[in-house]
Amino acid sequence: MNNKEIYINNTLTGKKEKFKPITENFVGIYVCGPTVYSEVHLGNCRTFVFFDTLVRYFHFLGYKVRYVRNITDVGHLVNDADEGEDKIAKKAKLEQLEPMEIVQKYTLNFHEVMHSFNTLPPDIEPTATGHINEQISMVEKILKNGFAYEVNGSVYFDVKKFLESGNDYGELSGRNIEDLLAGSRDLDGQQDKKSPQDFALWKNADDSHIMKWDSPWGVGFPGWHLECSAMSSKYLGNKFDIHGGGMDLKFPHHECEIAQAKGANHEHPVNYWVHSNMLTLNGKRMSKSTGNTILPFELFTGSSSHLTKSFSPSVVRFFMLQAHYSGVLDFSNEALIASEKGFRKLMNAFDLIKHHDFVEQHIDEQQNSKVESLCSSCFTFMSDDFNTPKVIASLFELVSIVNHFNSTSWSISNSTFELLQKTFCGFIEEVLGLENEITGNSSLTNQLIELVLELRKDAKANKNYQISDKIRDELVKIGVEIKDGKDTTSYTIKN
RNA sequence: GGUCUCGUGGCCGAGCGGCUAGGCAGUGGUCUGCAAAACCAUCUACAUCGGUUCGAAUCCGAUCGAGACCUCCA
Repeated sequence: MNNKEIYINNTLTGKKEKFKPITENFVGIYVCGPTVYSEVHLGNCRTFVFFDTLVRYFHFLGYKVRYVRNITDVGHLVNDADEGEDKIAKKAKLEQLEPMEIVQKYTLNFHEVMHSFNTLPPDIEPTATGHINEQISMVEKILKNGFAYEVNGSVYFDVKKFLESGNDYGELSGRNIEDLLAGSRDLDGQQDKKSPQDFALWKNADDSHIMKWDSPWGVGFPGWHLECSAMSSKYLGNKFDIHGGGMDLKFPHHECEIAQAKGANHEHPVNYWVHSNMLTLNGKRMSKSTGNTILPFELFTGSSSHLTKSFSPSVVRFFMLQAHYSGVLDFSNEALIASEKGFRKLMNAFDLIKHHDFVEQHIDEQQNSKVESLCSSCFTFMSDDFNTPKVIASLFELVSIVNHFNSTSWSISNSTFELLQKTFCGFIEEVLGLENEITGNSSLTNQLIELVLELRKDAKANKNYQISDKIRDELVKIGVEIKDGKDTTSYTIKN
């Protein structure tokens, strides 16, 4: 088996399947982005960090990737009974701002946070309001195919009709229509719908609405699920490789996307559905109402009551990747502290390997093949449904070996060292997207530290330990950690 | 109420029929003027009760417990 063949747990089929791109060497990915009505919370970040890692791995293997992640800036209702206020418009009234101001503010915030987590920007980041025409044409297509109906200026998807013509509604979330009917509640303002599980494609807007557009059915705005269907098909085609998002979007959002796409184009829009799991805080779900939540910036500044200190985005990213994306991950101060230490250890070895001047000496065959097989296992694990925790475990095993070499001798061949350097550094930087947290590390800073260490060395040589310890302790206080080797001294700058 | 998922050592977290996951913490050494870092060695596991199997954290059933979705959410 080739360990660069990717296997993906397809949540549509519930099976791990070998990934076969529609077009050889190309991969199209759509991930549901945020609704920009408030600051991104950490759970969102986990999803985007994971899909960033997925995209990075495809790049690493040489695929040409088109990664589309939308910005929802209209159409997302406060409740999903297709009745109620638009999230953006509600927040706009609350803050006395224009809807576009809200969108701008939180889009910028989102980008800033994503940047700090070292995620690569998507290749296309379309907005819902920028694709009203595409959404209207999609509604027209669905109407023409007979899977929607118009009532009082609104258009609804006709789930019953869809089922009657041999389609499945619930294939992704494993629900059947009886369950849905049994579980549905009586909500106000649903009298326009023929059936409770029908969902809005286009909503009529009354005078109180500030965000609205002309359409063949009068003035209104698009339904939430529609934008993803319209934009994914526009940029990736009616059928594309991978669709991702958080678990919680499986139903109803992704289910509706499938129905819409089939209703418009008569085919399932996606080959592989990938869903990342939730993030909990201290064992409980994050929720703004109970205060059980952390915002990214609170993490970076340490200002949350759930934390005893601040954590850098790299540490948080590393922490997230230490768990598999498909499981629930619990976030806690203690777990973060443990991760931070491990992260430092990993990154120290990264620096060591990256800058090591390797000279081939003797070769220990056993060590040599151990390094080779660990390098190979990084690909095997990453290809097996993006198993980042196992990849990290292999990297740590390499860390031990490398540190051992460093304190004894490097008993591997030239070519093995090159493989190690390429694989270890490649996985850390390019695949996992981890970066050393050293900030403001200008060459001037380094030169100054080296000068100070030079003075300390002199003091030590003169057995003036009072001076040498003072230098060391004061440097530690300002975040420079000293590591004395046999004949050299190295240092690490902590933030 | 309906539909699912999960219960792993002091903590986090992989594995999902036989082979040491890994990280953090702990313990004992080595190195060092002392530290730190690093190295070597080492201790704690698979919720409970049954069943299948030569063999089960891993499969099946029951019980208890936790969580998610069905309602805005990544």
